[in-house]
Amino acid sequence: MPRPGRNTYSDQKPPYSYISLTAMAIQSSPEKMLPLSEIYKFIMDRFPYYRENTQRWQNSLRHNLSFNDCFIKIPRRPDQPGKGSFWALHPSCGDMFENGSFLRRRKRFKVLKSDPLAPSKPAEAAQYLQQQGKLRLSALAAGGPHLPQMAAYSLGVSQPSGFKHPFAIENIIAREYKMPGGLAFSAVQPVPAAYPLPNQLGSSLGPGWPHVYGSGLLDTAAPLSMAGGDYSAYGVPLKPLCHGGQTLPAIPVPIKPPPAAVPALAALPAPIPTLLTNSPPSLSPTSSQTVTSQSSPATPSETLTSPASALHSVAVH
DNA sequence: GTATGTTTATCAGCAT
DNA sequence: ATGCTGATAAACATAC
Repeated sequence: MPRPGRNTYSDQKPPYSYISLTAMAIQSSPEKMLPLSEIYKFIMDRFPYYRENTQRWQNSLRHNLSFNDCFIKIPRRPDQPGKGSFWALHPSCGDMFENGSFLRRRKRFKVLKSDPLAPSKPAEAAQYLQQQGKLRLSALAAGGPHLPQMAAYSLGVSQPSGFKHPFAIENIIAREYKMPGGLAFSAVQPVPAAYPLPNQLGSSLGPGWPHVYGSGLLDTAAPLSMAGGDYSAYGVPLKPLCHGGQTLPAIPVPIKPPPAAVPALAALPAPIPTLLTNSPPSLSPTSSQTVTSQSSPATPSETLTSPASALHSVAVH
């Protein structure tokens, strides 16, 4: 009978695929994109297992980033020096884990080459991400302890069923989780298992989540209530997001850049007031994000027409 | 030189 | 049995 002590499991491999882990990291960032080094850092900070054999798993992770269409590369701007690009999630990669297991997707996300929009708009993708980042940072600056959640998901609140990005950490953790051994447990039902759910972690990050360490980002003052949609052990907002979301407002247009398309991005000015509007009108950041009014308001007229939901992507099997 | 990114190959496990 | 997905290894190219 394994004892759920921190040391007992701290080096145990988390029940998440590299795709899941990478998506968590990306989703946890205010701008929904991270450089490779930050993805590494995120994973190592939270999963002690990955503090060892770094060469091995980091190679795998890089492989996943390149190989899977659900990850898109966002070139750095000239004023963002550093190595490598930023990585983000494809807008339409929503339902890859709808089967409830984050070890194995039911379908592989694939972008159709025929997609007329996706590959040709790196600049828009970057603009969108930058704007999203600004919006979230504005929200963070304006709000209290719950703002991370608002910042991260305010785009979705206007969506009838609620924005559900299946890669949001809170979504990954909050939803019904299928244990690697086949044992399934529900997010609303605490189970004394090796991989407990956030609501049983409390603010202690104690014995309940052995393969995850708190990062200090977690606002422990916030109640860890699944129903309320608060915070997870990852230090990111917890909100019960359901799987299978098709419209993913916080995600940029995919860039599997045709070599010629990349340089255009480099010419982007740093602050960009333009927004990409994701398809449903209600998803417009200006309409759903109340905190956006105070800074750099984006006018609808400036909205680019590259709805993420219009992207022709498909989950192939 | 190192980090990053791409591609290919192989294998194991799971789903059908 | 077959196909798919994920993990891992490795070679190679490119950027910093």
